[in-house]
Amino acid sequence: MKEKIQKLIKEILKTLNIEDVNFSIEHPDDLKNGDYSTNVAMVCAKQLKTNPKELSGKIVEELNKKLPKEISKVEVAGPGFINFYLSREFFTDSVETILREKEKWGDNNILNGKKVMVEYTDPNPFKPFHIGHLMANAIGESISRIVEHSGANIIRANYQGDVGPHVAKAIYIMMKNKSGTNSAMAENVPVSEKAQYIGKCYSEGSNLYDTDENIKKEIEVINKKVYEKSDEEINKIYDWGRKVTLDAFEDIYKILGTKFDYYFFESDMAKVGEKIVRENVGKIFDESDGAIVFHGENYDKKLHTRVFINSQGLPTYEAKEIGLALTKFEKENPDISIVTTAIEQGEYMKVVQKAISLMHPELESKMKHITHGMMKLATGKMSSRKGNIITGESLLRDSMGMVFDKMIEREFSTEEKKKIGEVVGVAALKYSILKSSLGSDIIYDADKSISFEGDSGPYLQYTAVRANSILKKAENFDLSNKKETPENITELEKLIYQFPEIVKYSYEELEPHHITNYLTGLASSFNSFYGNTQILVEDNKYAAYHLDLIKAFYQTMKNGLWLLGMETPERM
RNA sequence: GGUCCCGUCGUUCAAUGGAUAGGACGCAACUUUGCGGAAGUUGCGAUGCAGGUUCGAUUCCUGCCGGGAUCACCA
Repeated sequence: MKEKIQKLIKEILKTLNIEDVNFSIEHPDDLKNGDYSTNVAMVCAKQLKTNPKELSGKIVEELNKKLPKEISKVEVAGPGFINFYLSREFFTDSVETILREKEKWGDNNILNGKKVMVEYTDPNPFKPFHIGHLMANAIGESISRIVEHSGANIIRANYQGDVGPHVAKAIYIMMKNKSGTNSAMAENVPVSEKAQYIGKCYSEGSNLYDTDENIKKEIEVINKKVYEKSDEEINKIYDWGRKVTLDAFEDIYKILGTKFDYYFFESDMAKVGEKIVRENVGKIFDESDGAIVFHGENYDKKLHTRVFINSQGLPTYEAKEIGLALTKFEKENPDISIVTTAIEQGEYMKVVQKAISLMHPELESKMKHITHGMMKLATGKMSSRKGNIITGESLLRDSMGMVFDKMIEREFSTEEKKKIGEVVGVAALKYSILKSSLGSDIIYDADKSISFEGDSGPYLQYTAVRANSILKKAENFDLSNKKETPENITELEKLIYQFPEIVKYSYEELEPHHITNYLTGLASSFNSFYGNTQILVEDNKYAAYHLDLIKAFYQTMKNGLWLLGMETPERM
């Protein structure tokens, strides 16, 4: 529709002898100002040295001569905007379109034929799944789904640090505490408990590493042995711990709705990265104080120097990152490669990407980095008890548990309540992460996030459930003499057709929160319509259309929630 | 200190250079024989400060104040 209006205006500009202007067509913030609006007259007025209102009057006059059926009215408003009001026919057609397209409603094809790899989550074996991983997962999964529904072939990737000091710290305690380790290794212990034990060992080892010089040395010896795979006992514990923590992560991914296609490990990337860096010494990398570095500031004032291979000859994270990036292109050659990390990695990632671009200029425009901020907990209720760190996993399980507890008056089976707790608890948490723009810190208030009111995932789900409920009830309702089309156009109709544009915009900006905000507004307009309209009553001659509209709303909400990585429960 | 990001109702988040700065929580008042009231309706309430560019600035530019990230062998 936007394209159609654009074309119309361009034709008219031609007849008025105006050429080549950059005007915009947008949805006015206030729906009272029409469905589309253009600033063309204000932009042109300057060059033509005329009054914008006068010019827009002329354009409207021309528009009225050949108004398409989708537009019912065009008028001049404010400082010279031209506002377009869409017709009843347009809205009725768009409801039909939604019902026809079903789960494809909202899709676009701007990435048709493209391959996109998204890397996200990136937890480390032997360490707990912390809150940052949860945020990265929520964001990465949503981006992946948006990309997928823009027509791309999506590849989900996860990069995990399976070697390094953190591993040795955990293993040190696991070896000291033989009995604890042995009982954790028993067959009948659930994976999550096993992983919890390892996480605790890591945390203890980490404390000792920082406070005790002798233990620090012992841990460094273990670290070396892990790299070399030279110690039978360590190998055994390592293999077990790696598998257990990875299995535990897998359980979390399942709850979160993620299925990865690729797992990359630091242990593999180290060799690849080191080789590439060494091959480019003297060209891109320089030796300095015994280390191999990249002088970013030589290419761009905003960059700085970073060490890629340290003075002991070991590759740093930077070198591994190069190995990772190039491995991705070698294996899958994606058209776009997106990496999601915490914002702390922002500056260093720019340096690494510059180094890669110098070696492979063609990759520069294909690499994108998106970031998330820190999650801060709002209330004292959730704050950590002494020595008990809140992990991403505990936050997730708490959220699910709180929703489950809220289901207490419902007559659902315990099994169903559990399922609802999972679906709604996940949505509550994800919504908090995806409601604001990426990169900034977020404040997480558990009570508010599951409150089912206003700005929350459960509110969106609850609204969908209400819609679903009336659709079920309507199955036995006689619609035979209720098939008239109303003249009035509701706010719901004015928002619902915009969904595909929102999805597209979210991809272009790589910002899922546009979808979150849109759905919240959509839910609100649905509730408003639903609260003010009697549908299943004898004297509603529009009931058939109203039900179609509700069906269209339900479909839109369901598709939208999916793009955010949330499911729509049947009831709750 | 250099570089980058951010300062919006009491709180928490929005606003591709556009119209009266929008939502949610909270607060005050109201709506149910109507299908899920976990809802709806109404009201109160904000762009850190000072300049500049523009027909038009929360948005762009400059300075200041305040907060965060980062700046060589961690990841």
